[in-house]
Order: sequence, then structure tokens, then C-alpha cells
Amino acid sequence: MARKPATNPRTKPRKNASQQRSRAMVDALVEATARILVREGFDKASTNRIAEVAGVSVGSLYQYYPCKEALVAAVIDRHNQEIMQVVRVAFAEVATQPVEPAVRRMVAVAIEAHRIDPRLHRVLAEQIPRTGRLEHVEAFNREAHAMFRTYLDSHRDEIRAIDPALAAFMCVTSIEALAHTAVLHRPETLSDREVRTLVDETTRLIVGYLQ
Amino acid sequence: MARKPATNPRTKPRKNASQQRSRAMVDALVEATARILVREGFDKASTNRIAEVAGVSVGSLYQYYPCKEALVAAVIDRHNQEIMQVVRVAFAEVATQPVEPAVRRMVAVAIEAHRIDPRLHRVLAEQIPRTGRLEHVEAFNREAHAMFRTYLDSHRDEIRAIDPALAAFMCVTSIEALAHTAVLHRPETLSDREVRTLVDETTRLIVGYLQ
DNA sequence: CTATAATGCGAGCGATCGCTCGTATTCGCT
DNA sequence: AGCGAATACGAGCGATCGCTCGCATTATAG
Repeated sequence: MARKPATNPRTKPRKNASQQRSRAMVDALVEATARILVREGFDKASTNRIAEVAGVSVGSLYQYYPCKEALVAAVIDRHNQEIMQVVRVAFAEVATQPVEPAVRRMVAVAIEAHRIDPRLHRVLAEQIPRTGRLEHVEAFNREAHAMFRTYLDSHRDEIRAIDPALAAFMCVTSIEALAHTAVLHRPETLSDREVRTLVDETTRLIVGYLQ
Repeated sequence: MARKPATNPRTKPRKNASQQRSRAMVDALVEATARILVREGFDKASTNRIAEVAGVSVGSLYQYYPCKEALVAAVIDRHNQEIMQVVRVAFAEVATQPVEPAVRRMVAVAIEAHRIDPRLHRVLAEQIPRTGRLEHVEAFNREAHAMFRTYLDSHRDEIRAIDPALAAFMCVTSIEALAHTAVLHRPETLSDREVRTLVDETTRLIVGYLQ
């Protein structure tokens, strides 16, 4: 029932191309989608426009992505992977450090992460709910919470008695919001001086709360 | 200059109807838009659907709202007014209170405000960027910051030396994010117990930062 | 080289959207 | 009651969208 013998060339999304062209096309499509989202906005990111910018045809687009949402989701996943990579490395680095420098580093990393591609981050933050990728994003969020909680667990003698899950929620939510708001709602790039102040204050906020 | 003599019946949005029906229609349209946003999502909020739910025709809709965005903007403004009303009253109440109870009250109010209509709040938060209402929303945001800053100014002897604008940014951003995240990313309604814990912890976070 | 499969292409389908405009209904006034 | 103005109506226009499908092009095998 899956399909007729061998006389039926019509299949669902065709999968593995020459492994060369296909890779390039997939990347070009994701890149084109990201560019359009940033430079022209979500509403202009039609499949025809994406294909045009990527330099391929709509037909080819649908050979590698089953629908428009899948493309946006790919952009989201790629961006989140970039961010989480930075975050994971940072957590590993501070795992054995005392609370104050560790928190300071995490705050700085949160700001750095938001500055990777602020305009893309902004568009994605606004449009994620429309895609089916909310779950993916929340998975990353849970990973961040879990890493923070793990850090707190192994340093519980340096902080006051508090439910680690709750503390992680409070800290991660605050740090993320402060970094997000500062980076996105301010003049395109804030000065190094402003960043330093922001890191100082956020660190004070969090460390004061934990101790 | 307002319009040509009397021979030109074509005008922009017709304005004052019988003052009775028109008011009712305007309200019905805004209410219908809000309901659709909450129950069916932004994408289903077409002008035809809004008119249908409001019990009027598309033609009538366009007599009172020049375009679809204006309708969504009206919903946003109404919701923000409701929230800001609560916030203004609370700020007036705590103006002369010491920091700890004042912050506690503001935190509680922030959570209450987010619980007025969480699902509408969520949809609006996601869709505001698509409308031209970002400026309006940021105006409310600035008002909240200004009120908090005013409070800090008149209580500066109770807190450590710190730029009031910076402190207001840190506090308002954190409180808003914690309330927003807790109310929207959690099981539809959090228990009173959870709310109490959240208020306690957020108050501790903020007061510890200020002192 | 030829045959066959894999891949790329893009005109265009059907659906839906925001919105208009000619007509029908109701209001306000005498 | 009768009449013009104000208001309400909704079929439908033009644009755009996501996506399909038959054909053209290219890669691979014999």
C-alpha cells in the first residue's frame, strides 16, 4: 500500500541527493530564510521568496523541506544550537568555581549569546510561537535550568538553603530577561561600558539572592 | 476643509454614529477580536471571521476601524489599560511604605496583572511586534519604569547608593519576567501556595538587590 | 552512447486574505 | 407618512499564499 511497484516515481520529500548538491541546497535555504526573517520580516518570508533568495526553485525547496514551518524550525534550531553550544562550554568551565565568579561568567555568557545575532534572535523570539518549535525551544530552556541546578547542587554549601529547582528558575529567568531586554530593546549595540555595568549589577542581583 | 460640501458621501472611516449603536458595535468588534485571538489564534483572526463573531458585516467593521491592525491594536490598548490601571493604583498605595512591603506588594500586583487574562496576554505578547503597537506597549513600559524610579528616589535613604534608572530597569525587568514566565509557562493556573512562594522569592531577590 | 533514475524547475491551482462598493435598511426630521 | 441622510450589509475583487506536478536537466550504470 505504501506505493505501486516501481513504476511510480512520485514520492514524498526526496531524501538523499548527491550528498553534495543537497547539502548545499539545504544550507542555502536555511541561510536564505534567516536573511529574509532579519531583513524583510516574517510576513515576507514566503516560500517563493525564500527559494528566490536561495537561488533555487520552490519545487526544489519542497524536496528537502515538507512545509514552510519546517524551514523556520530549521533556522530556530540552528540558532539555538549556536547559543547552547556557548552556554554548555561556559557551564563546564565554571563548574568548580565559587559562586560569585561562576555567576558573573554565566551572566556574561547570557549577554554574549544574545549578541550572536540580535536581530535574528528578536525575530525568532517573536515568531517561535507560530511554529511548532515551541517544544524544542523549551527543551533548550529546560537544559539551561538543569545545568544551573546542577551547579547549585554541587555548591550548596556556598549558598543559603533553598530548593535548587526554584532557585534555578529564579536565576535563569532573571538573567535571561535582563540580557534579552538589554540587548534587544536598546540601541543596536550597547557599549562595552554598559555591558560591564549590566554584568556587575546582574551578578550582584543573583549572588545576593543565592547567599 | 473637513469635507466637501454635502455632495460627497465617500469619507474615510465614518465616525460618530447614533452614539448608541456605534459604541456597541465598536465594543463588540474589539471583544470578538479578543475572543478569536484567545480561542482560535492570530491566524484565524481574519476580518471576515471577526465580523462574523461580532455579529456584524465586514463592511460595518471597516466603518469603525480603518484596517485589521487597528482592531488588534485596540485589543492591545484595552488590555494594557486594564493592567496599568491596577499597577498605578498599587504604586499610589505603596508610595509611603518602606521598601520590603512596597516591593512585596508590587510583585504581587505584577502577578495579578498577568493573571487578568493570561491567554490573551500570551497571544498579545507574541503578536504585538506584528502590529504597529510596539510603541504604545513600550510607553506603558516606560511608565512602569518611571513609577518605580520615583518610588526609589523618594526612598533612597533606605537603599544603597545606585543609579535609580538602572535600579528601576533591573527590578522592573526581573519582576515582569518572573511573573510572566511563571504565569504563562506553567499549568494554566498556579496554586495559591505557589504564588505565595513566588512572591516571597521575588521579593527577596529584589529587596536584597536594593539593600 | 543510451537508458534509466535522480534531481531541479516554475507555471499555476485552489484557498484565503484584507478590503471595497453598490445596494438594502434604518434613523431623524417634518 | 414620507423623504433624504446615515448606517449596515455582504458578494466579490485583486493580491498573495503554500504547495503540486508534469516536464527539463543532470548523474549514473551498463
